Amino acid sequence: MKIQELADKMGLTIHTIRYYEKEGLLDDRHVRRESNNYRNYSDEAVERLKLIKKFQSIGCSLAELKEVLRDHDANANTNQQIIDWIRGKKKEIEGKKEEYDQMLVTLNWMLEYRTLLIDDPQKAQEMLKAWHAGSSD
Amino acid sequence: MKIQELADKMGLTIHTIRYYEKEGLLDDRHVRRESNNYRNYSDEAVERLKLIKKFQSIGCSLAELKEVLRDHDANANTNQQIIDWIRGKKKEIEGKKEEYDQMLVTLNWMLEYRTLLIDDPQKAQEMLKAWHAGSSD
DNA sequence: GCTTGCCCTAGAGTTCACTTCATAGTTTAT
DNA sequence: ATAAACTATGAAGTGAACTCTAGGGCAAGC
Repeated sequence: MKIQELADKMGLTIHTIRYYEKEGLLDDRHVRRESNNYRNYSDEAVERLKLIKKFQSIGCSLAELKEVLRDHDANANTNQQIIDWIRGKKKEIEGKKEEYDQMLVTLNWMLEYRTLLIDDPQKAQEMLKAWHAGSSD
Repeated sequence: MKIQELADKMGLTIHTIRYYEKEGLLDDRHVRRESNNYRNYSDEAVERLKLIKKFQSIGCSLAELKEVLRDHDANANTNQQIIDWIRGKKKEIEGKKEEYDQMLVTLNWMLEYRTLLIDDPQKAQEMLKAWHAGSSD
């Protein structure tokens, strides 16, 4: 399979695929060269890219992916280690979600304030005061 | 107030403050030059930086902030427009949160699978089969 | 045999929000 | 008077994950 074909199949650009190769995410199980120096991809390449996408979809950076794939290739981890890794990832994602929750708290406050400013400017004023009193900022 | 003093007060570096100025987030209500060309910051600068931080904390990029501040300075928006903007921001953040939720769905699946693999490899196998059957991938 | 459309490489460019660097002028303390 | 500590500038560097460019080599159709 040539690079454009693989790119179309995977919904990636040829640049991205070559980039992944340069980053060491693909090896000669996935890509070899024809006599004309064109890259030729095996079916394993498709699986590899699916795997890469899957791990990206759970918030892995390429650097992390590199490690993950290395260990995956070497069958280096016990099931328990994998479980621990997943738990760590979950914590990470949950932390990021909490940041967004905090943003939403602020946005909701703003929204309430602005809505009140239309309906009941008096109360809005109080809200602002309460915030000045209660906020640590 | 000189730059280091302001930086300390706001928990920023002097580089960041100069960077904000270069980006047009501060104007001469906030900073002027002394005869020796040193920057001299007004109290308004403190308020300005607080505002910048607040908007950053709800997920605004500096580019967006630039617009927001421009409109803020010009008093260009009605309360209703501001409400709409906040609603838009909320949607944006909620969208990102959903992405993380999707990651967590995947991670939880992985975790369940790996846990089952220890306790009941038979069932784990079935789980995998069910996934292959039901997944669109 | 010429055009069109693939393929190759190395390297530069992109975005964001800083951060660091090199170089130099100013102020303060000893 | 001199060193330390501040200030200034413009430019380059950072990291992540691509994305694009320039300049060239192959391949398939007419």
